[in-house]
Amino acid sequence: MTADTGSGAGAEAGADSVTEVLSALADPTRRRILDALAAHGEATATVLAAELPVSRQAIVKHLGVLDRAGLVAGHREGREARYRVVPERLGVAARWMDRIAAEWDGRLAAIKRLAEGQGTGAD
Amino acid sequence: MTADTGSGAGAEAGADSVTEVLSALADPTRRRILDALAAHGEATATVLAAELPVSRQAIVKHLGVLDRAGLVAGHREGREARYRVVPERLGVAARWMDRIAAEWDGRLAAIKRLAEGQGTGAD
DNA sequence: GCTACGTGCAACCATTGGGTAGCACGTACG
DNA sequence: CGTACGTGCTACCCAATGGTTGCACGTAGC
Repeated sequence: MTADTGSGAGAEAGADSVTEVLSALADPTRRRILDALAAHGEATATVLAAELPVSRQAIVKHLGVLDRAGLVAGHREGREARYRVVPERLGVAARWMDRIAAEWDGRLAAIKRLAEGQGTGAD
Repeated sequence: MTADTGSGAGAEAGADSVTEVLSALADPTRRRILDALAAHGEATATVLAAELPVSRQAIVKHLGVLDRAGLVAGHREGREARYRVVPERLGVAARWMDRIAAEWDGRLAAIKRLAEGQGTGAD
């Protein structure tokens, strides 16, 4: 979150990137931050704090979480730290969820088949 | 979570269904429960507690959260309460995430266009 | 009818997490 | 060179949450 080391989730996936992304996204305030960030293209914590009902420090903390999840990236520009949104991670998470949903569907279908056509074997 | 009134999220979406689904999914234990549930097709809290490293009551609590999020549904069968996974919600959440990702992409592209082709107007 | 298994509920504990306030440091600007 | 703005860090508070144990109730089976 130092805004110059960049994203903690940029390369590795140490502590379950899925958990990081999902829990980062689970917080409404964090989603509002992401939304405001997407609207501005780039913004500082101070600017974001001005249009959200939380303090600057809270924004900084949230940006830290979002950065670790790889959903935002920050860089220093003079004396201010600008952050921007990173859409890729969200897409990855969306695809992951879709895959799991499909997997569940498959398993449920298989089980249903077994339960219904016990002796049939091939429906 | 009474398993006979059914899913709390079955009809309404009182407290932000997005938040409910995401925070429900954010917990690793909860994801393992969902996984085990999908593997069994149907299972009781006791069965799940047997193959996960948490107590039965913990499972029950998690099932409550998952039920409120609409990710599982339960029904009584004799003296046991069986739960099953509900894949639809996950798909909905996945599509929501994909939509947001696309939205971000659009906004970022527009902003980039403005920044690069200030005087050009058409790249 | 008694026993045993499974569930539901309530109390309780420890940890995490969102939020705030205060302070120290660096950087731009007069 | 001094001032002002913006950032970063630490300490602290309160609520929510994951987890546990214990107990009471209903239901199935002998």
